[in-house]
Amino acid sequence: MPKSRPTLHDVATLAGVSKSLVSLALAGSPKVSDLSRTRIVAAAAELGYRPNAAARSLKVRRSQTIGVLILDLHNPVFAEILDGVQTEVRQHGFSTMLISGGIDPALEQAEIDTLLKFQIEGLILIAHRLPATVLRTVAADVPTVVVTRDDIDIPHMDTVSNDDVEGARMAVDHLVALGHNRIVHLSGGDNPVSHARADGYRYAMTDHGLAEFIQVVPGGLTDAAGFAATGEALGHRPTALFVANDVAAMGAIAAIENANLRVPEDISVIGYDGIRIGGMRRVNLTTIAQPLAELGRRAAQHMLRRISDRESPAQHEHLSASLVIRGTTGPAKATNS
Amino acid sequence: MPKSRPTLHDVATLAGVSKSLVSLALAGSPKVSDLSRTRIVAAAAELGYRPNAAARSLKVRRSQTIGVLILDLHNPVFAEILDGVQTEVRQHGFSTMLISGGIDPALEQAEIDTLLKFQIEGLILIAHRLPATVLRTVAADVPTVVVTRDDIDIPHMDTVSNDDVEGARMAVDHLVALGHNRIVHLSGGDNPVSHARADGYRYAMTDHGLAEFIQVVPGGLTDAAGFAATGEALGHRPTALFVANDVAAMGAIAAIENANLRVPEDISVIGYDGIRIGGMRRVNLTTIAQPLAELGRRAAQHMLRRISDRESPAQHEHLSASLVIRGTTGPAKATNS
DNA sequence: ACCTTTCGTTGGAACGTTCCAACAAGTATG
DNA sequence: CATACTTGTTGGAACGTTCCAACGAAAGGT
Repeated sequence: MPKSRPTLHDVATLAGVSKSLVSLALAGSPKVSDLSRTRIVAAAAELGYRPNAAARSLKVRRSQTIGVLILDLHNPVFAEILDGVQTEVRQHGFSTMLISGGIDPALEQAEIDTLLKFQIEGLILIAHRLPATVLRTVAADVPTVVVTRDDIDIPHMDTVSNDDVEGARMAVDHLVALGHNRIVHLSGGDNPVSHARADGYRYAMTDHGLAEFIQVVPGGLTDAAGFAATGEALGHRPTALFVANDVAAMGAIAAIENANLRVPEDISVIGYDGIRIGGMRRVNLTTIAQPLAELGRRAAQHMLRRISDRESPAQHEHLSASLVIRGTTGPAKATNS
Repeated sequence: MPKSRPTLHDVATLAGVSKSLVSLALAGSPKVSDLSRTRIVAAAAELGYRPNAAARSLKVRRSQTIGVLILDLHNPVFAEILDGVQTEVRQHGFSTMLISGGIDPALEQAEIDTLLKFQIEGLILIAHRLPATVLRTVAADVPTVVVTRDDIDIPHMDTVSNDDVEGARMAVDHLVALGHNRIVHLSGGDNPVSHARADGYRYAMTDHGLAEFIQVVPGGLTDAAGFAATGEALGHRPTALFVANDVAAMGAIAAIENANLRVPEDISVIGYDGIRIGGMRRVNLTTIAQPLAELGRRAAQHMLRRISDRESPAQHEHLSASLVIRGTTGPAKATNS
């Protein structure tokens, strides 16, 4: 006997009423008599009835679910943004369906497709590697919000990101205030976010009259990339390093210590992102912290607005980051430039 | 004009055929003439048709989706297990719907409920904090597999976990081979996994004739807990510390360095789990690595089997961990016990 | 006494699929 | 030349829900 799930109809016959009334009662309609209501609730409980969301959303044409694409589940940055998304959408009765493409951008697209098949009402992209054309068709199909990137302007697609230029400025300001001037930037490679951070570095250095010390060493956003690029950076004899993100900064510190220099006594290091492990005592990294959860919350809010008004104009929101001083930055040594 | 999604019927009229034929064609049936097929495909593309998964699963009574609960998205352990789950289920044409309860166990249950409403075909719990009663009803409702815990025995519910007792043994063996005997265990608190690891420690110490040195200091599974408990551990003048998990081990190392001792020169430290950041050069932690992705893969395999045969007896699989030697363990100092 | 209103309840249509039974038209078999 | 089978196609029922129109019964108004 295939013990298939009990349906509305099963509950109805057990309670001795019509399926319509059961539907009404379970939806909490006031038009149901107390007698019927209790009988229905009892019957539902007895059968272990669970409404079929597929049937419901088929009829109602709303799934009450929003899809979330996470670029990389391993990068703590994204998990923390997701926290914000989840708390916000839950408060409004939505569920989330998460996917993450893994390494393969093609998979990313395929996964978005499954998401769309499930009739999600909106799509939040927590970073992504999609070409603009794909993005455009997706955004035309379903309300879409992008987090951490603001380099694409597509009608009806909102973006929420931190102001990387401003954040980079703060990093430089902090180091300058500690007396550093030989500040080298270890960049995050060829992507919009990294470019913005490098720009912020250059502007700030110039503003502090340190244009002559500007040095941008090409790197990447991973531990290994940070480690590898540090050799070249040290060639410029810096007293401080501003690294494009926290993870790479951790790699850089390891490389510095490998070279028999101490952090922060010999070289100060500051990262960017504000990931939680940066706060672990073993790491203790000074950083520019993005308001990660807030980023997610705002994205969710834009999403909810857009769901109720699909045609509202695209909004691009910037949140500002903040300096978190921990143990990897300190006063500059008496410089012998 | 509410531009609602195109349906099978829309495609059919555009292509000048019946909706049944469209359904057939899109499902790749060989009974469709080439002419019709190309016309249908063209029409579908023109309209941007996307099948409605809700309608499909309503009719077919299969959602091709399995639900995954992740205890804590921030703990890298779980993300890495998830990798394994995803690659495996994808190969079999399933999608995953992820949820994570966050801090609140009650939320965990509510989220599982939404998952069930979506007619998921199976549920994989990557760690959890559910009471056995809840677990029992869920497992009766839908095929269920639990990863990283094996302490519960519920009919038709599989578990996949690493052998924590064995893993703990390996940690002790490694330290003993390096000449340590004053080995203190910093436990992970009152939960099944931590108990098993502590037991393994005790057995191994006894087997090595070091019963007199057995010291289990109560701790926890977080960075802060590791940091805090280390003070007491140092009171026992250990030459090595076996910490219940990697994250706590990182906390412990920080505390040791705070006390002006060096790792591994003065005290060796070994963790447990094999999280990726442990391999970052800044951290460089020796550890007992669980086969995390494999854990996930096996869980998915059990799931797929159980979906096709719901009544198959519960299986409890143990995978063995492996020692990963990095920079936080070294030879014992000439001991003056 | 009748008409109207309210209250609680009900059947049935619809949502977008899948898939079975049926069928028309051609092709092979006796 | 009738019969059978193949090939490509089709209408319609079903999945479990929501919600509208309609209903009978009881109550209210005249």
